[in-house]
Amino acid sequence: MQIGEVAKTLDMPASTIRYYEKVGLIEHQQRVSGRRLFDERALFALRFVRLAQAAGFTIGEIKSLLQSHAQDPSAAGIWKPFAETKQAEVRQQIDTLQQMDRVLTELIGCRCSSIETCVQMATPAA
Amino acid sequence: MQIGEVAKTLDMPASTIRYYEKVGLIEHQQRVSGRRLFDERALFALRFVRLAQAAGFTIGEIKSLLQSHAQDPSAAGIWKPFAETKQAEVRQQIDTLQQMDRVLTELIGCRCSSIETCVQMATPAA
DNA sequence: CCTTGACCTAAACCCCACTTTAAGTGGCAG
DNA sequence: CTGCCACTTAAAGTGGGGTTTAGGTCAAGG
Repeated sequence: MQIGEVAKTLDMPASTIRYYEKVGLIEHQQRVSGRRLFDERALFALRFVRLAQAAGFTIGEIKSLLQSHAQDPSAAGIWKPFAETKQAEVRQQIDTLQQMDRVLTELIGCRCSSIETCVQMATPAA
Repeated sequence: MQIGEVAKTLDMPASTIRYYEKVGLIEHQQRVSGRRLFDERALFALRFVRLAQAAGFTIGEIKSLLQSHAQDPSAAGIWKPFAETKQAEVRQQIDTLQQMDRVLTELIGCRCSSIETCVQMATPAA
């Protein structure tokens, strides 16, 4: 399979796949007359990256995840320490956004006669 | 008040205040022997920017907000159309993060014997 | 007179995850 | 032989919100 077909199969731009190879998220693929050829293993790797991204991991974190996996391929719980940390971060972000949501609700319902008053009422700090 | 005191009062780096002036979030302040002098009005403007940021507005959006306000300073409901749009965005982001949270919960509880199985089970799409 | 400290400017740099661009190559169809 | 298409590369660009740096100015204090 060359890159165009992989891109279509996974619905992912070819440029992104090349980028992942360049930054080491997937292995350096074999070339045949200068073009990358991908096998099932490579498709798995790309799906893995997608899953990890859907879970909120950054490129750097995914690389760490892959290194752990390389060191101990048997571990089913490989995810756990990473995922628990990430989950705490994600929940923190949710809290922040919910705070924004409350501020927005206040602003939507604002009956202040001037925007100055309103800023004084709704000012979050300092 | 010069910039250092404003920075201390609002707990905001002086570089940020200069940046806000440069990009037009606050007015060009008067200079006295080359230095900016800030009055209450300017402090209000900075607090306004902070409130809008806490609500999730970008710099560009805050500029639009300020333009609307300049055109119709009496409008108390100036926030409304902006805030409603932004609230929809914020809620969309919350959904995305909650989806991540679910994926992470799945990964934390993962008992797959290989990471390959797990990717196949948890793959979000394609 | 000279230093010190707070300030000034323009411009470059940061992070992140890509995307875009420019210039080139390989193989196949007509 | 000529197009053309799908691919290749390195490098620059994007967006967001600043931060940092280099080099300069000004007023007051010792």
